[in-house]
Amino acid sequence: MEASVKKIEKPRVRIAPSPTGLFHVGTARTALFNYLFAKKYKGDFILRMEDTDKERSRHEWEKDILEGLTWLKIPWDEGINIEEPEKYIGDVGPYRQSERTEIYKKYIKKLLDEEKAYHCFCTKEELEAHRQYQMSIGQPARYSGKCRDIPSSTVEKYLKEGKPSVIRFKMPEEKIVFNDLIKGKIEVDATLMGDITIAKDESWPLYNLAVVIDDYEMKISHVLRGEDHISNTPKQLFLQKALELPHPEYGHFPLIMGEDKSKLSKRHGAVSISEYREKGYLAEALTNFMAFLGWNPGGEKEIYPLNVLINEFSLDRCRKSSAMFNLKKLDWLNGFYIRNKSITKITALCLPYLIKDNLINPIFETGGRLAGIAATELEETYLALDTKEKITPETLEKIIGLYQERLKNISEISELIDFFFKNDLNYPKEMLLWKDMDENALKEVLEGTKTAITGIKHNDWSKTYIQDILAEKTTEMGLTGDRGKILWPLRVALSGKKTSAPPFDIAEILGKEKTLNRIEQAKNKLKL
RNA sequence: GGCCCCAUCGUCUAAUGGUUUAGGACGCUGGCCUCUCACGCCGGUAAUAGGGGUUCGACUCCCCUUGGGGCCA
Repeated sequence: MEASVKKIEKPRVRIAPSPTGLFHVGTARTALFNYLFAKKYKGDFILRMEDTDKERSRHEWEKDILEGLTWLKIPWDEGINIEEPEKYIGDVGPYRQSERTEIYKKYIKKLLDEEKAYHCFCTKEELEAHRQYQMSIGQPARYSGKCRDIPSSTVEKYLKEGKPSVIRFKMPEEKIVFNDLIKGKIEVDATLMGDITIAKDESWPLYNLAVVIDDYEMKISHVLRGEDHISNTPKQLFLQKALELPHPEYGHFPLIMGEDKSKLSKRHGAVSISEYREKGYLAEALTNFMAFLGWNPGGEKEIYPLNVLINEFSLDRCRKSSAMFNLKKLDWLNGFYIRNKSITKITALCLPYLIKDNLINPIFETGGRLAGIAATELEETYLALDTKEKITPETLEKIIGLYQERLKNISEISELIDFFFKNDLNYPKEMLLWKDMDENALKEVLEGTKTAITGIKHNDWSKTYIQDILAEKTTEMGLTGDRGKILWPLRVALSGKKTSAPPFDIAEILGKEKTLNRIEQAKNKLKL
């Protein structure tokens, strides 16, 4: 084992997303790892917006990224101020590339002045034809170097004429080796790369150059990014050399794959953080899950909240191979986190979904609530839209409490508990039948149940009491040994569903009157 | 097509040359609990891609093949 482990002190790392789409899970995972790395070693996590592609960049996507990070509880030390997006936190210049052109100019000029870069006037057609030719004879597709030696007077002339051009970098003809923090030694032959384009003009750098300049200006110590950037690294190293800049350490994480083992993308389904958020996944579950995609602490524990992650994280426990996004495991983790949260918090998280699905509404309109799906405060009374009944937060907590351990994600809550807020339950009468029970037997059971429940005093109304009374009734009716004969019809009568929480629990919350009403409703479905 | 990266159960992974009949988790599955669903508990299924080396000994190191992925447009 080579012991080339440098001591890491106060690193400065960054995430540099392009606001050209919703905040992607892969980007989020890279952000997470960078954040964990920074915090583990008491360093800084910087957010830089790579928005130079004016065609594809949108403010709403930038917002989605900022909100996503915030929701995941991955705060940045420097970058855009989410409260006032036109302002920045940090002092190394603007954190949007689109506002950094003044900074880039001098570097491009330096490369041009020192003849390490040159103007290229080749047309797209020429380049494409050349590329096709090279590929056809099994050569790597790279620029021929045709414009390398155009005399400066000619270049001047062309530029004055307005002839379209780009700026190319004179790639050195040599091999380069770098030590990747995750993959180990990586060796690349620059001869095969050709002279890459580094800028559109004197003030508009392209990706690789902009990154090199920004990483330097922002004093980035470690560049930790996805594996899809490995081939950019040697280019950036050469650029740094030409600019006489120090280079940061590099580490490349394996990519996250979809079901078909190709890079996770939209066609695999939900790939953005906001989609998972809307579906009712908890931020804790998502970060725990993402952290375990390509990394693990080595033990047999599976539950790692963010603060523990920070302590445990290390680059040398990152895997080299890519990991498939396993939705089932996310579901399991999410259920686990849901079960372990306080009922008050879960209720608050469920609330926006109940409102959105038109089951309840706050009686005192506060605005805001309808729009957001963020956790809201429980402090008011709610109105069941169908029954026009008032629902207190305490009741809501009781109802949701019955389903907490049944939830895989928060958005499922509405369809699980809708019957608490409705007058009429729509279910076919056959659903009331337990096993081979016929309608006569069913009617008898419902009547028996009704009688038993009618006899319960209001003061005694509790699930254990109801349970006891119904146990007595079961014996009385000679149904011992198959409680289902009484309980199944009762469940369906009360909930209108085949699966639900135990009928005693439902009855307790519904109250005596409604419970009896629903049994009556069930009886009325029978024609007997 | 060229270059680069990667390879343990279906999936996420542990085992960093001997403590291994390859461990855990998710999934799937049998059972318990049970009126249903879920939770919980107990059990089962299932992997070192193939071939060569190195070594007393290889999942672990080297080479080749195969397979997968990424980047170049």
